[in-house]
Amino acid sequence: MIKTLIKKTIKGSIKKLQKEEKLPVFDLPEFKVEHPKEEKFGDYSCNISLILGNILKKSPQEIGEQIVEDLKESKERKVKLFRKVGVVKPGFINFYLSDEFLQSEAEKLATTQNDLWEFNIGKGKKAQVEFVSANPTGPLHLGHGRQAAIGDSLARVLALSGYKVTKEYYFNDEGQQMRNLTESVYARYRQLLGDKDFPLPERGYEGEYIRDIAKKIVEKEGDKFQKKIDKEHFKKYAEECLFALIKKTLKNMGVIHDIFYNESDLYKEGKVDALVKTLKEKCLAYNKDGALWLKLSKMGRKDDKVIVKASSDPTYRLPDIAYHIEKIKRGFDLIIDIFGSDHAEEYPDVLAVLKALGYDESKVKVIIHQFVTLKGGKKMSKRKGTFVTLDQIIDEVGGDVTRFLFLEKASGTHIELDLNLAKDKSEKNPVYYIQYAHARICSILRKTEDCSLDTFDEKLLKHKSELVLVKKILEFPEIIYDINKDFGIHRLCYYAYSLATCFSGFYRDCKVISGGKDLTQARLSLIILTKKVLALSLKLLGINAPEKM
RNA sequence: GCGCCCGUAGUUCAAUGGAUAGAACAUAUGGCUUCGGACCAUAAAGUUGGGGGUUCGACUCCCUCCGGGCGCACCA
Repeated sequence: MIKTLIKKTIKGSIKKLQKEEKLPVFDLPEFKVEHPKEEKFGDYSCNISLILGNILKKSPQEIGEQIVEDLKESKERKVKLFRKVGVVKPGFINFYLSDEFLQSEAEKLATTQNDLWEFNIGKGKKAQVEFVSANPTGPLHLGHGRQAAIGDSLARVLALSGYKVTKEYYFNDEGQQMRNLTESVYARYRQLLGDKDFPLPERGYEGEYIRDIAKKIVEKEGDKFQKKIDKEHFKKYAEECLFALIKKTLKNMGVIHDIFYNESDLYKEGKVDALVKTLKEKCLAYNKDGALWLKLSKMGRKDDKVIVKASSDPTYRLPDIAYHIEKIKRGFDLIIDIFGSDHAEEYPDVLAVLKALGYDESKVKVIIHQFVTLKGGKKMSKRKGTFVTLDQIIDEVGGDVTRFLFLEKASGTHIELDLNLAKDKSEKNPVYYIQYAHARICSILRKTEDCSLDTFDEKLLKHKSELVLVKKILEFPEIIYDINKDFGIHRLCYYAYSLATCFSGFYRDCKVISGGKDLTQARLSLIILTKKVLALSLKLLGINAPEKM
């Protein structure tokens, strides 16, 4: 990667300058190489001399010039990576890539028979991404959609980065919520059979989908259960229906999980009991008022919390901890949890316990996304059935737009969705702009099917718009590295859009089919390369790359 | 009341402590005899919620106030 190369070169220069006693000896501080906002400042810029200026109490400008002077001798300079390197105003060192370098990189990428880039960030390690994880008590809502999009795309990026990735869905089909669901379905069932006043349980599920499930039971099995409820049967039926619904919704967004992990397995396999035993042995839990308390205050957290109630039922923290221990034991080196902000308070407890038990909690990365709310809408409640389902929005704007809608925003933003606006504006969604660029390339390619493209003269790619496009293509690996660092998948949306913009500029300025045969060949190679990078970006985002629109 | 998150153009959002805060949509104007006009070009639009502080440099870090979201159960 060019960034890393520049960093290395600068470090080398400084060491050399120190050896020659042109600079005093010091520990090299962190510094940055980034893309300047303005074109005139070059393709990359480095702030090292500003930082050193402060440390050495010397003019940054002067230090910068010293480094640049030395860089002139370096081998990167000699192989003509840069057209120009200079120091500007406050003391930034600016690097301008040479045309020769861009051309040769384009040639390398365009003629490779393999994948465009091979990332070895994950080094074959195991990664797990847990997301959605909704209990089967109703259809998925908008918040789940946000998780589904982020989790799935993150998993795709990690897989490209060289991890072996497992996409996991954790759920619980035991407990109060499910009993409530079962009884709600039964109530609707009885009502459908004529008992108009058969009451919904207190705090029962009021959503219309409950009636649909009951209707199915009536159609299939008639009044078989009118006298007496078969709880197990109703529960199982409701669960199956709802999971079918959930999986279908996820599939409409291009999301498929590898593993559905049921919380009850943790109990069946004795993992929860074992955890309780360990916690007691290590004096991390104690009895009080008939309940078992977790001594979080001794683990750097504020308040102790109950993990086993006086009724001897566990609270959700307990299996959650057991589950995360299992994740580590299953050999995952990178564990990503995607949770809504309602979990923001809880997960540090889980991490604290992992640490106290001697597990490497740094393997667990938690991404908290803020809630999706509706503009002018009522509060969304699953129990009351007053929420916008993910299906509704997918129906309105389609899977591609839905995914982009959730992916283009950093997970920390609060999304206030205006459903009408989203619908009205969906035709103008940026996702179509990216897809259009792809389709347009395909269209050009359809007209030139007989071209052979094993080789081409890369020196012919010298128009500014061609070189800008090449530069943008070379940025792709940087985006992947950045996402691996901070899991900000939205970067990829912005990248794909700007790549499409660079292609539009090229399309405007450079005719592909015209002029000489050699130029056509070179430009065809460039647009095929562009198409591959667009398609790859879209694939990672889980969005279709259509050949025609 | 306490804790976490958020507040950036009319709107939706970007901006690993860096240079004149950027895009899209909406608005205004112009561009098809030409590889796809779902496109392109130009313009207007900002006291980055307010006020302090740290720094060579703050949308970014710290303090405080205002506004919004989410938590604060022997619910999950």
